[in-house]
Amino acid sequence: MKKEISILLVDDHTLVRDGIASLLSKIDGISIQASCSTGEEAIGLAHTLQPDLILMDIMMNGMTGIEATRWIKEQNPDTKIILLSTEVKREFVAAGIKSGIDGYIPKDASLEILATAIETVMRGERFFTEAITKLVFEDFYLQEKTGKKRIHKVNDGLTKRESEVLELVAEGISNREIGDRLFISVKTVETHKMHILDKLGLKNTTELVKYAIKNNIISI
Amino acid sequence: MKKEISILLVDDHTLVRDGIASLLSKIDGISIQASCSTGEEAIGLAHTLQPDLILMDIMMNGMTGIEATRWIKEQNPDTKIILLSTEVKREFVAAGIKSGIDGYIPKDASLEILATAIETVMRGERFFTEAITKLVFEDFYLQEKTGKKRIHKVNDGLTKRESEVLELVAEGISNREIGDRLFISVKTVETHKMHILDKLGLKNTTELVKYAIKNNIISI
DNA sequence: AGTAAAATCAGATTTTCCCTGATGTAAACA
DNA sequence: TGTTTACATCAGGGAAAATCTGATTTTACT
Repeated sequence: MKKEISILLVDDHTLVRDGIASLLSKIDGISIQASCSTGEEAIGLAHTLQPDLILMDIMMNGMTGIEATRWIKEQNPDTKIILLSTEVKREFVAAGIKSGIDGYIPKDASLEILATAIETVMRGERFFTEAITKLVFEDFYLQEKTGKKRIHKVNDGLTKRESEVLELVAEGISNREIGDRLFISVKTVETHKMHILDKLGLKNTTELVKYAIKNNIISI
Repeated sequence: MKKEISILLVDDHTLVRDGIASLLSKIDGISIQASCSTGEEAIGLAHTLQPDLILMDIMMNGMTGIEATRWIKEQNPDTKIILLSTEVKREFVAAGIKSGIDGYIPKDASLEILATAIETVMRGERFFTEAITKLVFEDFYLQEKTGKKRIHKVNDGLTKRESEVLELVAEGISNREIGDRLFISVKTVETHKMHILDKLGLKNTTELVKYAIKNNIISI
């Protein structure tokens, strides 16, 4: 018989908190060590009780679950933290991942899912529900989609040479250095630059840099 | 007894292809309908045989698994496709997700994982191994990390005046104009600018613009 | 062969870069 | 209270870059 998993439950809605506690009691190998209703309390209890895992609501009065996570993870990196949320919002998930959570599940998840989540997280892995994974992957997808535009670059009416110069200028390389790299004189570089500004309707190098970033010609 | 899952196996290495087929034959409820060695063949077979699922290598001579996926998914959106790869590369995963794959697993995965993947995908869900999920989440995390800085702007050690100048410079306004706006001389503007470059460790205005964008001092 | 676009370079003026140095002023400190 | 420190202000001056105008050569296309 292996050691039970001690859990700290954090939610500012008593009914919800007790309800979840009741559900969890049905699962073998788990014991609710304590529960509280604020992030501040959670930080204190996490420190004194050293629970294996913390189940925490994300939206609470005062300190949010995310802020609390950051504090707790800083002091007790080994304590697993799963955030509970009424809704799957991009910002929450993102902030959660950033603050170091081990799992994130919506409150409408089944007990089975919760059990799986606890099990997974205690194994040292992360657990996210389908919906969240989908959200992150979709975001990844979109990021790629927009990011990939740097491959088949938009036709901005620039010639090949001008594009080369544009890129180097935007990188922050001096005209002389660009000339050296392209084996042309500074004057030629300057002329290309002028043409670029003309064609793109920009008025100086600063705007050119911004254009280059906006159009993914360079990365920041 | 439910219907068997028909699988098309695509890999240009015969040994690998036959090996995987042999492995899969051990799993109940699965039948290798056909196998081929190129993406082009795969497209044809997908069309004529209408397999439930396609297991395809990502790196093949000629058409890649990713390109083939795009074609197949266009004609047969219901056909599930799992890509097999020798390595987990960001570009591959990204391109794969973009082209509509249902799963992506490395070739060093166990038979259990492959079985789980097939099962998951046939349920209509996507399957990615831990390593891939981690990669995507980390990417997501990083994206957030750099993006979130816009909320609580970093203290860059600049004085109030320097911050004002930084903003105007990054907007693309000339030193003289900045001087006029702030009722100070061009020389003073230049001095502020120098101090900014020093403090931020930048070497010219171009880098300053990039810094300003990165730190959301200006928008593009 | 002829034309248009592209790539090259130069002259000249303004602007910026970058260094040194300097002054007034207000806050912090001993 | 005197001193230090940080901030904001300004200037000189040489080097580099920006900006504008113009011009020549090269390439591409019909």
